[in-house]
Amino acid sequence: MQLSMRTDYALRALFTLVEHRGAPPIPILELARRNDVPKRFLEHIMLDLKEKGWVVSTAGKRGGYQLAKAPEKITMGEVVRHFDGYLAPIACVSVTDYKRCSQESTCRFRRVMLTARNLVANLMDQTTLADVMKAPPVGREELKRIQGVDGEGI
Amino acid sequence: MQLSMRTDYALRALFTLVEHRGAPPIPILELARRNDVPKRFLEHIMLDLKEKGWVVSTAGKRGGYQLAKAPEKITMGEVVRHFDGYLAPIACVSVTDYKRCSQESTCRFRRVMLTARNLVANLMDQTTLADVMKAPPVGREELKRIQGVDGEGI
DNA sequence: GCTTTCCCGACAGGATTGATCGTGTATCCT
DNA sequence: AGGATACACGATCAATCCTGTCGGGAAAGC
Repeated sequence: MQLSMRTDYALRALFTLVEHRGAPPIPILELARRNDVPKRFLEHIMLDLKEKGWVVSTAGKRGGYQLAKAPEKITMGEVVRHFDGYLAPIACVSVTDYKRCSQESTCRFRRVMLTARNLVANLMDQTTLADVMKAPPVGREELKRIQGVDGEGI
Repeated sequence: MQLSMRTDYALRALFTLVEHRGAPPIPILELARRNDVPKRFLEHIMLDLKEKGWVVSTAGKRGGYQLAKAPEKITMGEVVRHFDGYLAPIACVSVTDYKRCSQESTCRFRRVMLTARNLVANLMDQTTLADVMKAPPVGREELKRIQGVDGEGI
């Protein structure tokens, strides 16, 4: 059910670029340090983001990366799909990258998987990067609920 | 966002055992053939299911596997979690296997991920294997909607 | 005792994650 | 102008995990 590291890192970088929209380019080293992602690995990811047209780069001194598209025009669904292939838990219920499965006619749990897909796809496709920026961060109380009773502080 | 092959295969096997509840044991070869799963790989998975107490095995002729627990007492969430670790898209919003992330204080998209987690966790934790068996299979119409207009007929 | 089946450890290939090194290019400084 | 610097780009290599295979052993039944 997990997101790949690639997607996680891509999102981290994207959001710091969203935050600095209009400002001078941010170099990869800065993006890597600030978001705690391996620099060399991030290079590949940024290149990918660039090819996708979400980001522009300028070389040389004072160079770096900038957001190329309005945050309102990029959805979470697009980003995750680009890196992870699809939002569905399993390919046979994916809309954007459907792949036939030999068991479809008899498979019992396909229905649940489809339901799950629809839930997250509806969420992710309706949420733009701008929406995410506006939303409040996860608070202390929620965090404790996540960690359970035995969470060890912060 | 995807389920691992392990989980997929485990679910396939589990549901054919659910279907044959009360009947004599089903050998691994049969489970493998019927569900289109590599036999040798399935062996490891069945062993895992056995250790978890969801399944019992009998050796020798006429041996095989049987469901050990009522389908009403096993939830989809439990199974997926056992094989994939957690239902959340990312560990920092997992309830059952939370792992701290260095970016939590500044991370922007954590909120969406938490929302996604809650959606699928609520679904999966409330759905038992018995529930899944009762639900109708995914129909032709829905399938077409999944595949899109250019789906090549079943 | 022979067959059938589960059990268990080892291992091979591929994908993912990540590190290393070199090259090209734009800017800055003298 | 020309070198130094700072940065993006590209290919390649290493570690790890996931998927899947293999050979042999142990247990149960006939």
